Amino acid sequence: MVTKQPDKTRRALLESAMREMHRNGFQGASLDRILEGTGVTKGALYHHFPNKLALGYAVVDEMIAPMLLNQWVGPLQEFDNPIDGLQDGVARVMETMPEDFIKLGCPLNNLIQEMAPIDEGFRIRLEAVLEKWRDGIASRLRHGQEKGHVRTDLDPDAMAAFLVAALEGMAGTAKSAQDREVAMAMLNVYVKTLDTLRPTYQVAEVSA
Amino acid sequence: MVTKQPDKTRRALLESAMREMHRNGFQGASLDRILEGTGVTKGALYHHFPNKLALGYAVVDEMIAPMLLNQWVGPLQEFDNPIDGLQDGVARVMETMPEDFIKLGCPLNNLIQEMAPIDEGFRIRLEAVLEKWRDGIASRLRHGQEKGHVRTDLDPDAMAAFLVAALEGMAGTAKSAQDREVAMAMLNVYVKTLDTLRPTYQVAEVSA
DNA sequence: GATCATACATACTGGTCGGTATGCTATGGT
DNA sequence: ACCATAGCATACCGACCAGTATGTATGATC
Repeated sequence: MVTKQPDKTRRALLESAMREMHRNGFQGASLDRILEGTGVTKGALYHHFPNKLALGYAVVDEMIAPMLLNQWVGPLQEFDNPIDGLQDGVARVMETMPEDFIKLGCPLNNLIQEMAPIDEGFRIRLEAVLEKWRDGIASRLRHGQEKGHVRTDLDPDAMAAFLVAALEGMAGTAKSAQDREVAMAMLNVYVKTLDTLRPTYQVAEVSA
Repeated sequence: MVTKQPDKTRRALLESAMREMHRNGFQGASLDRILEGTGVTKGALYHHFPNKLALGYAVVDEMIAPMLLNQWVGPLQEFDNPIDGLQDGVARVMETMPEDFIKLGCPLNNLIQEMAPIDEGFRIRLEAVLEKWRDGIASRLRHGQEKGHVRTDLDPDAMAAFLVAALEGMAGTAKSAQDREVAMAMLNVYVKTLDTLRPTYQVAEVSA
């Protein structure tokens, strides 16, 4: 029987820390509570991480960042028309989003609100994730512009920033309502807003 | 000389608590630190509030709620065209927003992210503020629809929810960038998005 | 199979936290 | 003038927190 598996221990720590931080934030996260579920002890924790802050940083870099980018920017690359891609991403999330994500919100957003103003290390890491997200969208928007799928009178960078912000905002306010309905209604507006980015967009209304 | 001024003491507590909570969140807020700036002692604090939670609730009800609603839904009532009103609101904020608000974010949003999932009392109060905000916008959108200023093919409630969410999202992500430029770029997109709600909206683009 | 670094485990510490017990003091009502 | 009470001050408490000191077990290396 193998007793020492540092990689597994580290993983267990990261996953438990991720859950605890998602629920209580970084400051509210308790190391003892992080250890509770896992069979890991405090000695092991402080062997793998020099302190709580480093554990928090690792959660951002190794858990939150890949999770988010895989979910949102990865799939986007496969669409020739980024607007279709963005709308498809939203649709996919509406179906697959786990219940606690609508309740606890986006882990990235949570940490930004909590930590960005009070810890520069966190801020830099969180902003790096946001930037990759924005750049991933912006580059696809530019591609779409070249292909004639996206209006050329919009600034891809600013639009990408807005789209990401809107997503985070919806995740945040849905958290307050604790209600899937509200989230779905907002997402529908978001999808419709995306339609306005198409060069072919026309106002449906004709009435007075 | 008057020494006992309970109203002033209470006010001082609320204002200091507001600052501390804005900076460190509710859980991160320290009662000792709240008292530090003011000349108020812990005895006085616990005379006015039964516990920390009650103080936090009071900050939401008596500080954050009026501040936000005065800023965002109050001025909206004076516009016959709510789209003009919303755009004007954004413009006003872009000029007058204090530096620490762009750094610390929207107090409402911060508290929602932190407290909504873990304390029902907070959640209810925060959601109440959001709801007033959304309703304030939605009712004006409906008014605008009747007056022919707003497209009738949109759901005012869903749209209002989206608009509030987008604002909060922009405040949140700007906080990460710590950069006024990014915030301004996003707000410009927001303003342009609002234009698409007008019945007269047309895609500017004509090129191939 | 002795060595030695890695990977843990246990028990503890100082400090900060929210909260309380107790007492004083100014002030409005009579 | 007095007194009841609201308004406040001080000192303290137990709980929890991140972090540490110190030890032990494991597995690779030679």
